[in-house]
Amino acid sequence: MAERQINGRKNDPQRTQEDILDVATEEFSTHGLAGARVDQIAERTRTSKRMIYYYFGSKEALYLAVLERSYRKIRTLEADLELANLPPEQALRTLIATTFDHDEANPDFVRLVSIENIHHAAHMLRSEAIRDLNVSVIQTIEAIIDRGLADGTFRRRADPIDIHMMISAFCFFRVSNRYTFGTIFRRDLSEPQTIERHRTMIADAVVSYLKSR
Amino acid sequence: MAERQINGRKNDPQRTQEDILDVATEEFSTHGLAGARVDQIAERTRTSKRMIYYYFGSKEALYLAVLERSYRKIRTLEADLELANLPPEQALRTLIATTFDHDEANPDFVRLVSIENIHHAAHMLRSEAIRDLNVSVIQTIEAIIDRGLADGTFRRRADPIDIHMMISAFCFFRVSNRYTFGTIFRRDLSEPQTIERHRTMIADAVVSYLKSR
DNA sequence: CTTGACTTCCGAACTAGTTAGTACATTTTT
DNA sequence: AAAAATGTACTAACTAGTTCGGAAGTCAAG
Repeated sequence: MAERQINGRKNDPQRTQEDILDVATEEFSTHGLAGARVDQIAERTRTSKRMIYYYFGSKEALYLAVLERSYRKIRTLEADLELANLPPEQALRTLIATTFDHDEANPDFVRLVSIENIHHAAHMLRSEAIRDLNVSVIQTIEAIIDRGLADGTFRRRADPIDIHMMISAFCFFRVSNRYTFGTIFRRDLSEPQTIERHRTMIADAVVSYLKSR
Repeated sequence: MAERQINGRKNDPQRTQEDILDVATEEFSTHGLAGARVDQIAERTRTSKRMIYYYFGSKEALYLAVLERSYRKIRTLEADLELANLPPEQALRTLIATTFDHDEANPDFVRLVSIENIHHAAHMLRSEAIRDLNVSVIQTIEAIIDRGLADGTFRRRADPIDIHMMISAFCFFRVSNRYTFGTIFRRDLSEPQTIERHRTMIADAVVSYLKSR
């Protein structure tokens, strides 16, 4: 399976599809579902519009494929954090930092989720793949809270989904609302200093919330 | 300026424009800038597409008008809270509750901001009206923190913009990500019970953060 | 290892339907 | 009468999706 002739076409369906998805991810995340143009996606691809329809069938189906792919990427990165061995507070801080870093590193994903919300999560609903997700993180948080309450680190029995929401909200908002927030307050949320400050801030806030009563 | 004939056309530019803006707000916030259809907006109006172009010139200009109007509405509602007389913690809790209630009551606004972020706040940048906004809330927060530090209620000297972001993030996310979050965790974020719990939760979290060190 | 038939993969040009925006005439108000 | 406001009908451009033809890979038989 080595290289072929230099000039002729080399069929590589795998790569072609990946290529399309890469470009489509960018286009959808910058222009939205309705705003993205199939022709524009095709042009930026090293293949043609014909291929987009050959492999994905329609614009919406392509969008769904992009969405699923983005979610799948996270699922793999998540998990395997080995938090059970850490003391509760440190485990929680590690989990929060991971969420924070993920959103910071994947603005495309954040934007796609925003777009999906504008569409009332209609496409997500049709995809079982995506629906059965993120549930593990809730169990992780619940376990941490339980351990913290047992050893006296925490004093408040909070709902793990609420805690997850609080963490997500902060991490997500920083990225999703970067532009309007930055414009209004003339603050660049992507400066390293700011990132670092926010990273500890959200962790401190959640920890102090759980410690208080 | 009393009533005119019952059947003939009555010119009412003021009302016509308001009518257009009302419908356009809904359409843009449900379908996005690219997804919204001028024809659809026109149809739902009690006037015609001709009038949309007569008064607003273009689809984008209409979108901008919608955006400015939404922001203006808040500015008026904000302010006048008379927080200076309340003790620091209570002042902060009142401010947070106000932000929370506003976002909860104005999903259209929240969605428009999300949409504007997808477009990198490009339209907002072109509108001075919107840019010079929300700055007052920062001064309000700063004053509360200062008073709290002075009288020993708070122990942490936090950046007021960061605090505002933390509050906004939570309140905004609940509304903006209602659909994806609800789908994944099978939780309806618009239930009265949930709303009430979250309302106190964000306040408790911010307060405990400022009290801790 | 060559042939050829079959399948998979791909390109260029086209189409049918949609959509933002307009021309022109008409009515209402001052 | 002049200006402001409105209705009807149209168009030029765009855009998702398709048609048709053909090249590249596969595999079995000779």
